[in-house]
Amino acid sequence: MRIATWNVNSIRTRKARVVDFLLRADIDVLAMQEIKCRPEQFPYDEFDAAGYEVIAHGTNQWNGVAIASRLPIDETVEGFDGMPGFGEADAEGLLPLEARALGASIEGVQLWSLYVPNGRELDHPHYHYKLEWLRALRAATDAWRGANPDAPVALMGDFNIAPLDIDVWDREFFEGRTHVSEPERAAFQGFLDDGFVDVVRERGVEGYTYWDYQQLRFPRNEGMRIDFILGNAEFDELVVDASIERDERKGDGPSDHVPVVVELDIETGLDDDRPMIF
DNA sequence: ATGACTAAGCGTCTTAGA
Repeated sequence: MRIATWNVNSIRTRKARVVDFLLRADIDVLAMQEIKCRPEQFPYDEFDAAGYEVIAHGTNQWNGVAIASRLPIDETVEGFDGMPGFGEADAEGLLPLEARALGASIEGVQLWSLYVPNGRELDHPHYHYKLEWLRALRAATDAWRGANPDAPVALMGDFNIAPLDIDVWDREFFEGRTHVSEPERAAFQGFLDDGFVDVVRERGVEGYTYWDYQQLRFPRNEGMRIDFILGNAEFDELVVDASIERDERKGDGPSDHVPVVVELDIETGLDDDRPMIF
């Protein structure tokens, strides 16, 4: 069972490249971020023709997450308990909830497609939203794992955090900017403290997952490692291979992010009576 | 080539990305 995460930066613009990759890389499940569309705008036909079912969660032209799978999707969840909102408060003082989290149980594995808020600037309200969003996600994962202690869980997506100095091309360039600040790194570390493992880095995979479109960042290999697959111990022990698909940044019309892939040692399609895990 | 940003929306600029 091969699964991947990819910030596609508009699925309507990228549909041909994404479906081509799924088939070429033999991917069973893809968690997408930044689909930049509402569910009714998603290009389902292209995925269906390739044999993939899609669940999409989007509210407007920003954000948006989806999961494509050629294995049966048993349950799905939009957002998570305690997830904060952002923007203009409504009459009751509630902030709009953005489309940044989508969960699915597939072959008994709990998979999440996550698009962590960017943060924008260290003194911007979006930065505090980012930290609060991560705090709430961590609390929610504790609750799921408490309820399902044996289920493999993977948090997959664009975390918008570079945990280590080697995860950015120039640490000086990022001084005073988001993605490398101590609170953001502490928030990321919190998941590791809870027992999640960066299952890709753990297997010796190096390199960036994102290169800005501007200033020849990709040809100069001036990138960032901000897309991750964090698995609990039950997930980690299933992983037999991992990769960052750097070549997907090449050619015409690439996303600014590339796919991150893991292969799991799971015999698919054998168990028709898996327990519900949400 | 991996080459000097890209995407969406009521849109010919603005917002967002990171």
